[in-house]
Amino acid sequence: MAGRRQYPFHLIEPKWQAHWDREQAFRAWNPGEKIPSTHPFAKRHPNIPPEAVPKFYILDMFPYPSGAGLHVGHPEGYTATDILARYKRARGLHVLHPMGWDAFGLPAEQYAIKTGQHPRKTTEQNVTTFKRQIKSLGFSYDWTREVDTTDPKYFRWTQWIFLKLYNSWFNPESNKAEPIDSLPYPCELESKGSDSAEVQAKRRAYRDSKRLAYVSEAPVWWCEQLGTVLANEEVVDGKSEVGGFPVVRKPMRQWMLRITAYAERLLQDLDTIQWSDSLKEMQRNWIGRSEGAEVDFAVAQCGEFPGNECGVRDGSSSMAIRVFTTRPDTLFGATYMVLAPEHKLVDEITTPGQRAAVNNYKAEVAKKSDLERAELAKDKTGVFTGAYAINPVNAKRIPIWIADYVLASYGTGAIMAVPAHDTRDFEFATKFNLPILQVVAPPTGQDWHGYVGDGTAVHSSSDTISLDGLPTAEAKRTITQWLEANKCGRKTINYKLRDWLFSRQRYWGEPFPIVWKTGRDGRPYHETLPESALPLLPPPLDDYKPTAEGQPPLARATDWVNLPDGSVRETNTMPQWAGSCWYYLRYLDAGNAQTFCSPAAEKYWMGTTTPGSTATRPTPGVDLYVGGTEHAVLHLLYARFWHKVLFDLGWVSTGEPFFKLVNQGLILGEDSQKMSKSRGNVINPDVILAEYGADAFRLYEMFMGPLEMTKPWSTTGVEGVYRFLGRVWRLFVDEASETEFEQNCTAAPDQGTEFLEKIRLGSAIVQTAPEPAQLKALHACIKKVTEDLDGLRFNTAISALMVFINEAMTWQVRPAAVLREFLILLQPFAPHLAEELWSKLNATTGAAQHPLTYAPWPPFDSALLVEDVVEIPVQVNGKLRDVMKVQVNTPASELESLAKASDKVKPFIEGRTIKKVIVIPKRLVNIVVA
RNA sequence: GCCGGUGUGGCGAAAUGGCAGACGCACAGGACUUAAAAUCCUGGGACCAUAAAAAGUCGUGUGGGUUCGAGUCCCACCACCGGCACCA
Repeated sequence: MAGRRQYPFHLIEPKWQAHWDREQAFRAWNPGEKIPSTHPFAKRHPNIPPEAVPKFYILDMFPYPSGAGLHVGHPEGYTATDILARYKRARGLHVLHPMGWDAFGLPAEQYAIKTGQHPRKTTEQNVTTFKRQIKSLGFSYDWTREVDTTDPKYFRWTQWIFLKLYNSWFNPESNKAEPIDSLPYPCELESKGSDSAEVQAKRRAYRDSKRLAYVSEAPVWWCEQLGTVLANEEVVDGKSEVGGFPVVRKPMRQWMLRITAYAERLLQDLDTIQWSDSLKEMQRNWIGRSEGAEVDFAVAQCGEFPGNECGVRDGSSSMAIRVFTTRPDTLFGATYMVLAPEHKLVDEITTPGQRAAVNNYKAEVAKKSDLERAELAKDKTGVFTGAYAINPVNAKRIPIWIADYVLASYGTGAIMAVPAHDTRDFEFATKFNLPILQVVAPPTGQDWHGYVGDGTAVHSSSDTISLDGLPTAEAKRTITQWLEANKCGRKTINYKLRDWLFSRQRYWGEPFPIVWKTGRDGRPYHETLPESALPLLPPPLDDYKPTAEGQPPLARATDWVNLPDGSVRETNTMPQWAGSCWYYLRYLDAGNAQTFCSPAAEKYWMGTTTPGSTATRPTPGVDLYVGGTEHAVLHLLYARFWHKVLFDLGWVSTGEPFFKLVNQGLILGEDSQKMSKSRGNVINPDVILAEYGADAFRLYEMFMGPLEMTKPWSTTGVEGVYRFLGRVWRLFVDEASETEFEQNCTAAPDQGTEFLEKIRLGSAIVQTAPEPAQLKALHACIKKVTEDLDGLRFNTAISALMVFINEAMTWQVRPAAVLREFLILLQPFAPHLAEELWSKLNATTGAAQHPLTYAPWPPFDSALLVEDVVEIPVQVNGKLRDVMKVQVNTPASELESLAKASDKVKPFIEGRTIKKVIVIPKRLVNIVVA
């Protein structure tokens, strides 16, 4: 517990927060906007249009405003970006630093189901709390650009972007999205005069099958407790990411987004952006690209039907089974084949004798949840179908099995098993006594059983092809060419990435701008609402639960659902990720009612060039994005996907949204455990703020350690930086005022201004030329803070500020010019205290040219930092024996003789042969003796 | 199992291949005070030694290597954290 207040932060902080609000100090200006001459930006950049000033777009991951309020993890990233935003402003850049609310989401809806309170109400309350908390930290956001994903003025454009996706297809030839109208029909559907209803329906179906937003009937993850389906990315270990409820596979009609079309670009473009290796790796793994070949195996139904061999080769018959393999070079080693139990050919190929066993097995597998299936993975199970396949390379018959270690959802749902060179196949073959045939020789002569690495092909010859002797890479190429030439296979690239399941059975989300109609063939089809009908608002409801029939809650609003012309509205809503996919674009032009973002604003803030401007643009897109790792494969992948679609369609000017991205590390509790209510180790930011103030809180979160590291909270650590701020205060303020302060430190905030005015600067602060040592201390600090901020090393920057203050406290005379520059350095970190002292310094020693928030960052003079006298360590055989104080430019020869003459060195070299002497001027001397 | 990250005092940490431990916390001693709080000053890796010191030895997860010199570079391993995981 802190004792007496170190300084009246409780008066200073509200005062300056109100001041910044009043003057809209951190407002950023769009191209063409007229800046009032009174605005601090205009004072720093007089008579220059805003778009001529180089921009810096620094973005936080906007929070979901939960009922629990801000936790200490939020301000960690926000403080880092705020420090940089303030620093970049001081460096003369035009900074865009916005904040908003990712406010659609399940908690508000669940609360609504429980209490009947409309989620809008809950959301508004939570936003109010979050905004108050965030504002109390003194962040320099441009609040005129605040966005809220649940605001119809916002989600109107989320729906609009959905229409763009709906009305586009991915052209593999141009490798980009194009308007659906540009999609050519296959010849049989080409217009030939009067088109029948049937042809029209076929055309519609054809287009619908190519859209980036499409309807699918596939099995999806259904969560009973949440009453909704979930995307792959939202399912972790067979449970919902939110709440940890069980999920099951269930075939349902759902909206999907064709993110798989962008798999290659999402992967490739990672090379163009500056993200951490681990994050890029997570995205790479999620996309899961693997290169290999598809091979068609003909099915030979023998045994129980002898002679009935159907030697299908080209895959055109249903009786060929296509497998995917990354190791086509091991084709000769395929001794059996495995289908996923769900594979659609299983029933067709199963022989009567095996049917009972196969059906049993399938039923067993269906009972298992995916979690169980993964947990039991160690123990391989499966049954023989009775059928055989023909290996196309050597016409050998191999048995076809089904086993749940083969997944229906990956590749073709079928594999050729090469037990000699695949761990899983090896286990399976061992268990079921299937033949194991070596086809790769390990390079080092190790055991080939289960050897999965590269080597040399062996035992891989037939009448038409031989791979023997070829190294793995070459064998892959050769066999793939052979497969292609013989029309029984081809080179393929496979991805783990699945299309994005985009609909939810929820109330609190964006409704789809889609209606369903019935075609003349009696089948339902979908159409979009016109853009003019946006925003499409959700209907008011009293009951937010799904209907008894399992329909989404929106289906309860029958007036809303049923339209006069007989069509019905789509009742699913979009997932929470929709709003966060593009919020960084809305910030650019948040109030625009005509378009989601004006091209001029987009080009200025995101583009690489601006016509007619000399502004330099070091980076395209968002210059720096800071947030947690938890969104590695969710938000960050989805947003990149949407951005690429908008890029292809010409709405944005960069292929990637976030040029540089930094993940802040997790803050643990004081017990080094994850903060959680159950552990009782949660730190409430409001409590820390009341006790130590915002500046101390900000400073501590940055001083804890490197931004990206996981680190434990320490309240005594907060006291440390708080004491530092107290020393800064006392460096400036005179002792008489200190006494007065002690007597008044309980003053209420509304008396704050009056009280603060009574406090005077100390008499040691004078307008005088600084001593060389004082200048040196200042410039060392400027250098360190500047370099550390450029490298995002906030902790060491703060320690440099502490070093300066520790020294400055000893000065009897404190030159105003030195202190003024120090305040500019302090401002990004502790803006409130810096402002208060800056205003006092200006009142006493003459007004500064710029308000502190836009005061130019001081340059440092390296010449001032050169030492005249340096300490040179002297080592003997690398061990430190003495330290000599010498003139900095003492020549090497003299350093050597000085070192040898040292009393402390002599005992270690006397009587020994000096083999070598390493002398590095200004650095060290190392004497090597025998 | 695979991928990524991290291992340095009692704790958070710092160190372009060149004096390991800056800065801060906690701790101890002192000054101020009737006293406390606050503040200021001093000390501090371990071992050995001593009345006290100096000197010395060891020391950045472990074991090797490169180098005049390694926390830093290379090889092999161990532990912890995060992610992925029957992905053919």
